[in-house]
Amino acid sequence: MRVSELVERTGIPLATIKYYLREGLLMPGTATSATQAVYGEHHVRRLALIRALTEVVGLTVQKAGEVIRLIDSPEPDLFETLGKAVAALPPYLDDLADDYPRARAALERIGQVYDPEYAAVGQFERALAAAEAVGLPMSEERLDGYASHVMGIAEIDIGGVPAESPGSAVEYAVLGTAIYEPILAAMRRLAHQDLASRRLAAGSTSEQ
Amino acid sequence: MRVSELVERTGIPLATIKYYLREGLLMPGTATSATQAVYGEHHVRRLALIRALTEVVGLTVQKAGEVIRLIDSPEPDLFETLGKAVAALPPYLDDLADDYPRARAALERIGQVYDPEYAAVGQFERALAAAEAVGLPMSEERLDGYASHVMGIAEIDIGGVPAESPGSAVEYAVLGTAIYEPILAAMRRLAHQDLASRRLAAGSTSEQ
DNA sequence: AGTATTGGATACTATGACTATCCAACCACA
DNA sequence: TGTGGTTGGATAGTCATAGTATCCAATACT
Repeated sequence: MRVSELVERTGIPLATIKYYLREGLLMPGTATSATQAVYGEHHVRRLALIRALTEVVGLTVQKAGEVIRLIDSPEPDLFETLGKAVAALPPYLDDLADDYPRARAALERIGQVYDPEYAAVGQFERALAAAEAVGLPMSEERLDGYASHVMGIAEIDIGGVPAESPGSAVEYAVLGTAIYEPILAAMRRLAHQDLASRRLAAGSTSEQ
Repeated sequence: MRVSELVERTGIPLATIKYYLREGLLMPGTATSATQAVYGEHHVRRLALIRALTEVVGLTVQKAGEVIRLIDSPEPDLFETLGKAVAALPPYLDDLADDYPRARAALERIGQVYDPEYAAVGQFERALAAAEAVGLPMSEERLDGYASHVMGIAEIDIGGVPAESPGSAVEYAVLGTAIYEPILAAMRRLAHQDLASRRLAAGSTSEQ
């Protein structure tokens, strides 16, 4: 298909598609002449991915590009690739320290490896510090409770990774980490709503 | 204390503090004269909250203002206030529909109320649609697994809400929903890392 | 042949989040 | 009682991000 069709199919304006091409997020189509190129389903999916990462996950176009480059390059080291992908996820750290006291204490408590090199540790520290500064420090009970449920979720995630596949495992892991995050956030918000309404109903019933 | 001290204590530049004052995120200090006002710990905490909501949770200054106004106003309807607060959280919906097929199907399956009025439903739909478009549709197994763990997390959250307090319950619920979100995201990322490293270790051991 | 469609380059715009300047009124100390 | 440093309030300027819009020359379709 030609660009015009790509515009139709995705609803993304031509000027924006050109912008993504310039920024290296969208691969160029196969040129058939100096002023013509053909695009495929691949491009449609890629544009969906770009919009998902920017609009839903909340990445900048820049960071979305980093993630896309990771899943495009066939680097097979899942562990390291996942680390790089996480570094492209918000919240972004400006200056990285070599010690994250809150994160270390929490991770030691729940029995996970503490590696200050891993971006998520810095993000964890930042999130914990923010909660503390706001007057809602992370209690040990909450930490323990969260940890067991989060581990359960992570096991579902990891269980779904295609073990016998080279680059597709990387793609699945990287995208899965990012893409399911807003789903989990929405589900938690909905669960709050659900519990609040039940509690409200129970309360008003008992008060009558 | 005076502004200069507020600047010292928080590390936030004066110009920025003035900006937050203009935007209504920070309450003015008590004026002692036409060109002097005093600030308290209240203001220090508020500035920390603003930074937490914008930098860690990822809200725009505008949306952070909405959240802050909610916890400032002593509106006691927890249920409705929570709904408004969630609407201030990303991902932001531009056009809200009256039907969200994916969200409805998912919520019916896991036995929760489906109310298209509630912002989180729209956010859920958007996140589900994005996952689908990217080629990682939400399977029913994943949905069920996520749902039980998320409900467990939400119970921890709701359990901590001070039941016998008017406005503080609202503040706790609204901030708790927003502030613990990045913590949960970071914990999931860390759990992935943890599981990936264990699986990697197990794999390399068995292969030798 | 003539009109519409591209690729590629460049320039422009809109929004958000600050940042800087000014000024007039202080206030605190010498 | 000056006099320099500190405010509050208003206004203007900056910088980055994410597009939009224009142009042009080279095709492509009819």
